[in-house]
Amino acid sequence: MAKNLLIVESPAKAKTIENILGKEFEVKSCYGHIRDLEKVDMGIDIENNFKPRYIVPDEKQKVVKELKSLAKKAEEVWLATDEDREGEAISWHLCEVLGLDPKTTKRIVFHEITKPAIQSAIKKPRTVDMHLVNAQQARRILDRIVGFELSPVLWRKMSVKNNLSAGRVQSVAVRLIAEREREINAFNAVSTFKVEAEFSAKDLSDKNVSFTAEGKKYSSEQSAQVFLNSCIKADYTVSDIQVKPGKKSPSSPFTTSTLQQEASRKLGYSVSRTMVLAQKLYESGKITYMRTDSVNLSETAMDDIRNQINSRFGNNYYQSRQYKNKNASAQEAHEAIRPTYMENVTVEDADCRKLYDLIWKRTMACQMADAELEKTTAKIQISTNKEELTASGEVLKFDGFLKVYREDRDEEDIADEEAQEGMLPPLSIGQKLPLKQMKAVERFSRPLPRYTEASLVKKLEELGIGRPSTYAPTISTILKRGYVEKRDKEGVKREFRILQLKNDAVTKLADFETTGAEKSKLFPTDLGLVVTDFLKLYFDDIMDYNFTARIEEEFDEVAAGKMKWNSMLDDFYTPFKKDVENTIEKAERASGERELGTEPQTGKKVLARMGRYGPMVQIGEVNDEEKPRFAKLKNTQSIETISFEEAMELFKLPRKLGQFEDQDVVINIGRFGPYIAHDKKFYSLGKEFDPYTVSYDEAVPIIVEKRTAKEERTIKVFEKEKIQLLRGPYGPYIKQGLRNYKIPKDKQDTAADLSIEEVKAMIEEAKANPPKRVPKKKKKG
DNA sequence: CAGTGAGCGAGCTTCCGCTTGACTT
Repeated sequence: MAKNLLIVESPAKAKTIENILGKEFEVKSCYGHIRDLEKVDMGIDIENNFKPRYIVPDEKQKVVKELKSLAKKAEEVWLATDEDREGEAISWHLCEVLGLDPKTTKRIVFHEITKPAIQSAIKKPRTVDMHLVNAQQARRILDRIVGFELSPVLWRKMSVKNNLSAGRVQSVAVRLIAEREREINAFNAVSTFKVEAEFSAKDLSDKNVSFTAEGKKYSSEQSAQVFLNSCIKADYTVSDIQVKPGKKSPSSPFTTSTLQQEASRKLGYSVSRTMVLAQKLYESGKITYMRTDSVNLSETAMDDIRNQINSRFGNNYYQSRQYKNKNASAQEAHEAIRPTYMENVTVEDADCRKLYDLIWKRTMACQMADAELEKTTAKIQISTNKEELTASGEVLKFDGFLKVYREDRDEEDIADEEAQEGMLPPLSIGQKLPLKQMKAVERFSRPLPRYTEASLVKKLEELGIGRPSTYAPTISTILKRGYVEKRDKEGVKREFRILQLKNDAVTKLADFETTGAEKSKLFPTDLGLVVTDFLKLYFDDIMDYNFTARIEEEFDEVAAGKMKWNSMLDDFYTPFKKDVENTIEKAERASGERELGTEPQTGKKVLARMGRYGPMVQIGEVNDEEKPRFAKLKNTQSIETISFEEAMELFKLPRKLGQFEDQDVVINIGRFGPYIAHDKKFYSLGKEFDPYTVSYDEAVPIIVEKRTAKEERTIKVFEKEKIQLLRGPYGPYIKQGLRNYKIPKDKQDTAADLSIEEVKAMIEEAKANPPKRVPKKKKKG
């Protein structure tokens, strides 16, 4: 039995540290927080100065029990949870639960899992910092109050009745997506005509090569035309050449957020996929901790990286760099994400390999030399007017870090006028250049792109909202609640004009481009838009992008001992509670209703709004004598953008196509997509058919085909008992009502011979031994 | 599997931030 018990948060860390500390120490993990606020009455006694009521959740009972018994036996307990607000609180909760005195129990911290770091930490233990703990309690309690007071307001005031929620982080995340969508919808593209001239010149091996020079942008076709006309029969002369050195520097090593962004851009991984793979790499000891906001590297790591660079590429490729975090909200309890050993070049698991490669390369690059460039800019004079053309080229003189890694950029950071700089042939001042052609090409301004999961994380991090451990779960939450959808959008074709000067004549051409196409982007749903508008109207403070930053400053004050945590909460709660009460009393039920027009035949109002089951359009109002007609919006349609014509189109369903075998053939769209209804049976309509145009002659064969397919699946039917024997993909099975039961393996071949008694016995048998199911999460507290 | 659309009220849901685990198809 070891004399000392040392507790950390992560079990993978526990193992490593135990190896470092040796026999004197038993190192255990508490798996994160061990207590939480109970759920009854928010778990907070607001009247009594916000006194929290903590419980140990069911899933933590086992760990806590084990730690308790180990703590009792140990001579000394060391609390080595992470050095940040949450980590400090975990240490305090451990004291409370294990019966340790927070005033005397040894609390140690380290930012890296290396021998020197841990050994020196052991030499200077401190005690739990109660100010920091109180800052965490304030954070926890505020989040609980916001979430548990706002969500019920939505349950009362939204026309949709599923499990809605609101919170300090998720509601602002949805707001970002909602506002971006509206910006895009309101965007008016402006076009300009950009002049590009193609010249030819001899390269070093005396071969003719062509290169492009750029001219001005003209705001109208007419002004571009005037310019091109003025260039007819002109001579072009190189008037100036500037050569300037340039450099590029590597990016800082990965944090959770930058890893998610690069894995998204380079590998197309979703934020959660990146985290699952990173977790695997971490657990198998391949990389350091993956939930971090720090760009710091340990000294051991720096040495390791330097040795690798020197031995692989030579020391001219090495440049020592210390990175500083730009983010004010960073808590830096860990290192940056890096390989544990740089000599480990790859990992076996194919899924993890790509991500590991990325981490390895980024880590190498961050300690490598700048890439050195030479930028050449040549000015070209036009003999017939005063304008000038500019040709620029870039030559890589020394690759430096680019040898291993090049960072991708977000769509929104790429300015559309930015040219891809290539090589220029050697040019000299006074050189005459033959023009191959000159064009003025119409280019449209573009709105900001919609968020990807990763670019949303980037934005949230910039705003200081959310933490490395919550980026992925936050995205899952807003998707699960139906506030946001991840999908593609087809672009639309757009014509653009080209004026071309060639062989001393200007001609007008046109071409097409696709615009507005999006892949795997986040779109707000109508529900997301309605909820966001509602919350903004009544809870402007919470929805403010700077709300988190503001309260973080107050948490810092609490942590510094300059402010009492409960009076801070009181300052927040008093006005907030008033807003909640006012909203419950005054706010109308929110439905995002929009009037689209009136039906010509009847003069009835046509409305788009949220209904109980989602966005819909309706003709007429509930108070009218006649009941209104309703129709569901299509997936890609929105209350905000649907036109009157599109709405009327939706009322063309259900369509009666005619009769087949004396029964109506009806087309409609249901919960699971378009279907054909015939003789009380339903046949889904494949994607290749449009329910609005599919014809009788197309529909009937589908009915016949699906019916025979079903018959072929049917082995036997017991009409009276409503039991069927069916052939499924895994062999024959019994179907009674909605439930399926298995047929024992030895009877499967002769299923057709089974009697009703035998089948009933099988059902009883199957009911007695039900297949094990996922245990539902117990709700407690 | 293919319905619905108003309002009432039972009884339910809900937050953010730490950590992994192991139901089954």
